[in-house]
Amino acid sequence: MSEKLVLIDGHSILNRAFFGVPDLSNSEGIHTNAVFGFLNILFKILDEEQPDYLTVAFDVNEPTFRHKMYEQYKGTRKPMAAELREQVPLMKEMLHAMGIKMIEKAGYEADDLLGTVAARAQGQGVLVSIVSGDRDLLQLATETIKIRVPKTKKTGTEVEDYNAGQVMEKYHVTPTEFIDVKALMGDTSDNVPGVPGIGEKTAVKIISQYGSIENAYAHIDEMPKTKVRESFRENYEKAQFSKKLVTIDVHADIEYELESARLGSLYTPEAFQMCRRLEFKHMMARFQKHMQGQAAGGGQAKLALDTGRITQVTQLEEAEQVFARLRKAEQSAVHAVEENGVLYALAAAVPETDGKTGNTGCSVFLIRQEGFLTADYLFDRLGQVLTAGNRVAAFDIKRLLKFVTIPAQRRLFDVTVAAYLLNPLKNNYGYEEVAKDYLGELFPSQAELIGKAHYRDAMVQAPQEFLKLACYPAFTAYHAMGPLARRLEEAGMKELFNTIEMPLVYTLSDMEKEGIRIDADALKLYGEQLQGRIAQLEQQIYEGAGETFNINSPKQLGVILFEKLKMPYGKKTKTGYSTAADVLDKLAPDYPFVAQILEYRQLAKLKSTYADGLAAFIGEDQRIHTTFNQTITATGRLSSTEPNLQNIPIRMELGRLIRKVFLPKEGYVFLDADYSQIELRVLAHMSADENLIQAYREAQDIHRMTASQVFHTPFDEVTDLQRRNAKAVNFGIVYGISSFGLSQDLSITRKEAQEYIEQYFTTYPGVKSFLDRMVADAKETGMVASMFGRVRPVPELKSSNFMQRSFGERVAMNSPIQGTAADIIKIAMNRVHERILKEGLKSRLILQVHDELLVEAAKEEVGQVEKILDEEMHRAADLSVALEIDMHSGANWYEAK
DNA sequence: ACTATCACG
DNA sequence: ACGTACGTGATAGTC
Repeated sequence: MSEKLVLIDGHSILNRAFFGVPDLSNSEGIHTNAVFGFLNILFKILDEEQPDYLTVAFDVNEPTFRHKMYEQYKGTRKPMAAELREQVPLMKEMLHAMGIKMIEKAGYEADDLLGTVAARAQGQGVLVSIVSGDRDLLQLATETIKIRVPKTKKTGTEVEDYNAGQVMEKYHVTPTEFIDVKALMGDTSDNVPGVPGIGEKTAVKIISQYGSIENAYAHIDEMPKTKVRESFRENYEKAQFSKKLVTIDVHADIEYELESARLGSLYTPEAFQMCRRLEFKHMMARFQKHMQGQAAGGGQAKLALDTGRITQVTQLEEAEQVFARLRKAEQSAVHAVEENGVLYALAAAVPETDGKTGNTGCSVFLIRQEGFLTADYLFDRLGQVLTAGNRVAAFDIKRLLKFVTIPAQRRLFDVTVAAYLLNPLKNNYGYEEVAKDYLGELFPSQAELIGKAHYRDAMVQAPQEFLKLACYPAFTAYHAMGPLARRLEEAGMKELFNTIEMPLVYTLSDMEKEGIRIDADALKLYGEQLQGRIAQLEQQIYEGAGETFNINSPKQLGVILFEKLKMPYGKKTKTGYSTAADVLDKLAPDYPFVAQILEYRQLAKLKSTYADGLAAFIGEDQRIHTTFNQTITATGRLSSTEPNLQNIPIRMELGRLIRKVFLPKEGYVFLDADYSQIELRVLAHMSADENLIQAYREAQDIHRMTASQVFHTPFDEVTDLQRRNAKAVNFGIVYGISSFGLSQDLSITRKEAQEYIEQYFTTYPGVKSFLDRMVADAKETGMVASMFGRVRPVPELKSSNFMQRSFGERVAMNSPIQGTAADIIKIAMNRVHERILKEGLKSRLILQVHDELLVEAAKEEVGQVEKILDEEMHRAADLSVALEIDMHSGANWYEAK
């Protein structure tokens, strides 16, 4: 069988990858998506082709001969996006590291090099595949030279293949004739002028008949008398010129030894390091697989968890010894393999006691839940470990605490929370991420170990993988604790971690365990009432439309509204007409049909998300136990899931009624306290704007005061409209103002919005300089920070894309404010929770909704709890503007707001 | 798995 | 000129 050579058009594939792969960057903010996409395509091609030789060709930066010709003719090429340009050297470095042959030569384009090498290889009887996104290369296709064009589709990369035959099939011309087709039709993206008026169809027709531009011109009088013919006649020179541009030089003057392109192992230690630098996790795992068994393991870290050092415990006595060691150890780490409340195994890492001194290693134990080692037993012992008062590290400690009844001693170290504080932008803080970021270790992820299998099955079917899965987290937590603590200290977040976030783990754990009582019958009734009205509306809507359709489908609804009923459409989305509420709102006054749709939407939302959605979460205890996530948001806020209790309706009365099914238990009431405009007050404090601070000191109604100052109107004469506008501006400031956003919100022109903003900044110049400073700092340091030191990186500021950069600026303005408000309420939560416990009360903090705390308060304790809420929420931060809270009590959540 | 929509702060 | 408010999560439909 003949040997095979794969040739790759470097810039073309890199370019494809850049546009085909969503924006990726590593933690240093270097963009990596094009390199990533290129490697994916490369690996796919290599898997398919199994070639003997591989070469990648690049254009040289300096203009080539062909482009010089053109640039004299007209203009220059568009410059490459900065995000792509910075990836070119990375790509070359990576290919070099992988030992892949690269060619480039001044004066030649990659096409010419590819063509030349392909022709020579063909001459030596080698099969050639040329991979390029550029169809110009089709002219090179023969029976033994195949052109491969990768397409990035949603489903992955697909490759179109062209030998000479396929070119004939698709374009009805030979590859050589394809040059002439291309020259006639031109190519704007490639700066080939072509002949005006001739597109693909006409070009193919002419060339398939006459074979070449020259021959067609010779027979031009035979052609039908059309505008096209005259255009061809007039532009014949341009066509010939285009042909020169399009023709690939297969006799380039380059030195190329096929043997130098022979494919070795790509999985070199250097390439592996490159992957690590670029944070290509998946590819690193791939490398690891291939590098195993290779000499000495190069950079194999001293830390790596060697499965030989894991001791599996099956006997009760052994387990007791392990737990004893854990209780004694000054530092240790644990991990529970748990799913849906079922415990499968416990892993523990304790300092190594045997052998040499100065050893910082650990022994790892795996205790499966089996026999005498029951879940109850294991959780009991785990509880003892967590409450012994030693430094115990673990991932997601709140999850462990779910099973522990003993009050935890507060020296635990939550690795997940620490890693989140150090970089809140990640969407995963699993052991593989932490090990990579803080230990420089590459551990296979859960998916790589057991795929989508459940623990129960994996435990028996893949015991080795299961073992690793259980032990990596304990091992990683043990070793990462030190580096994480150091980094937190360096970043100035030690106190944030120790006095706010770690205590919050316990506070949230208690809140989740407490849950909130739901009147299931009332909820059911509410759902049924909604359903009644929904059915009515459904009928009316079908009548109005003259047919039945799925009202929940924006696509179908769009067709009914804007095609069948011919209503004027406002916005379009990527996929079709927008049917969003703000669009429909504008139509509703004129079309009762649209009003019905809006009402239907509202009711359907309430029914599915709230009536039915919440009902599914009511537990045996008649209570809903949400999960508060502490490591999700970019700003430091919490989030709530399964179910989300932070978005229970309140703005509309009908939705608000659902709060009547949230009840305190017998003998208790709800106490609800919320901060009044906490973000705006934080802004006043952080900006130290004298006027804004003064405004807060003088007035109850800050929006009216703002209106008075901004619009130069006496406080008492401020109109409702002025107040509403001022309020919108206040919001806008907090969000990182833009005139467009404000104009949308207020339905005014951008110019008017701009004037409001300028007026605002004139009134509060300190706010302006504060916001400017936040953006400037962020540009300099790459991040912003809250008052309590919580950081948020803002990589978007480095983008060359205007929209992205503007987003980064708004983020830089908003995050310190939102983050500080989040810090403050977290402090308040901890203190309220602690004081309730310390004062021996039965009342409990049960919910947080960003600026609001909900307490289930024993009736006889109401006065005391009110005092606690009032004092602790006020004291949480000492701002130059007083923090104010509104507090209400009630027999349900509706009444308590 | 992604998009559109809409609930909250 | 570019096309937007900041931060979330759940549901239903569609690919």
